[in-house]
Amino acid sequence: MSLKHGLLGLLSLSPQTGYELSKEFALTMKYIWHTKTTQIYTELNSMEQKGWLVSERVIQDDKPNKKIYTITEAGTAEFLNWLLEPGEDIENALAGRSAFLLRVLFSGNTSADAAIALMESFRETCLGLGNAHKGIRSAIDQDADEVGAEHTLYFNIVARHGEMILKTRLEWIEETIQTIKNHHNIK
Amino acid sequence: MSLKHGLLGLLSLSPQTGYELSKEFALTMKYIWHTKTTQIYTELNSMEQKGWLVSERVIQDDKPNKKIYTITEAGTAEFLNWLLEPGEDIENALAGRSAFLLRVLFSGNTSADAAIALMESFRETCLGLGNAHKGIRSAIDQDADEVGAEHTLYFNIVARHGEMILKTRLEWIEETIQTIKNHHNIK
DNA sequence: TTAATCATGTAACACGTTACATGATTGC
DNA sequence: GCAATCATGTAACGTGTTACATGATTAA
Repeated sequence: MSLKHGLLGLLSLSPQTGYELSKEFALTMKYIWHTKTTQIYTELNSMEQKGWLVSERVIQDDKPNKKIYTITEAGTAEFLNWLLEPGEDIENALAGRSAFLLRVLFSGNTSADAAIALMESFRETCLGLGNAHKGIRSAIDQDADEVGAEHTLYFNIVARHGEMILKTRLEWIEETIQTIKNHHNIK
Repeated sequence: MSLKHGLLGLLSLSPQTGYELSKEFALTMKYIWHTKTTQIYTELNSMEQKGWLVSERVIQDDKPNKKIYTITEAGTAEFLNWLLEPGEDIENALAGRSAFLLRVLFSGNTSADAAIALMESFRETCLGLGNAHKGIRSAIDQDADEVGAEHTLYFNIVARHGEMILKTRLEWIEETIQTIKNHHNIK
């Protein structure tokens, strides 16, 4: 899998808590992976048991106590090993698991109106992510000094991928709505 | 989940065996979902137990015996219910789970050469899928009479999505290779 | 006063992957 | 003779989701 490796990657940049990691997953990772907070905590636990991480509990007065995870040598080794291995996982990048596209695929069972409504709600979701983009880019900029030019380069490359895909999706949505309308002689 | 619903959708078009379904998943579904043959068999089994399908065993002399699954009324009801329900699953369409992008994200830990090689192998994978496109489109055409114009419309819409995304990815790959080269003053 | 943010976790269940198991027919 | 196609499955394990559980502080 790679959630573990995603977490190792983030922790190789700086020690963090599960809570911080879960927020990071909501940012940069928005393009790549989605996971629930609860899974992050259990993964961190199992990673610590594997010896990839060590944790330090920090008592706080004003806020709930927290647990800061730091990557170990074994963790770094595991991470680099994964990063450099040939990797058969490239194909999975092509087709995720999209319940949305599945709905579209079988929209022949519903009405044109329902299909158009489906497209429009997808458009809303896409536009929502579009707004998040600016935040992601500026977060990358802000962390630039800390993580260095090399990492920043690749963060921006991944962000660019997300932006390009999003733009294409929006074009496809408009085109598709027209296609459906034309097919049904609507408007 | 939706693998079950994907299978219901395909079976609503015509009764089929697990083997045929697994091949179909390798075609139209290439854009949407990837799964292993073995999972299809277990899912079909559990769907039959839920009463969504019935199976008929066909004895063959020249080939191994097979089991043809047919969707029931309960299965059709479940499928239409899923298709029409509001559906929170749209967001997942935005970020799948891409081990490939995760590698790119953390390529700051490797060399520029390694990152470029990663891009190039992704390009190969993309081009391979590009070749499959023609086959998918012609398969849709061939089935057009059987499934009807309405379904054919949406099959082509999904195919178009896959083609547009692929084209964008190829553009991103070329752009990215240049970006990496420029960053490192290569060539 | 109500929602958001901070902060962590467990238990049960659902879904997906890998390895294992079998075996005839057809085309190169 | 070898690979591909046809055809189905089980067992074990790994991953991901949902529901449950707690509780203080801070900003609108």
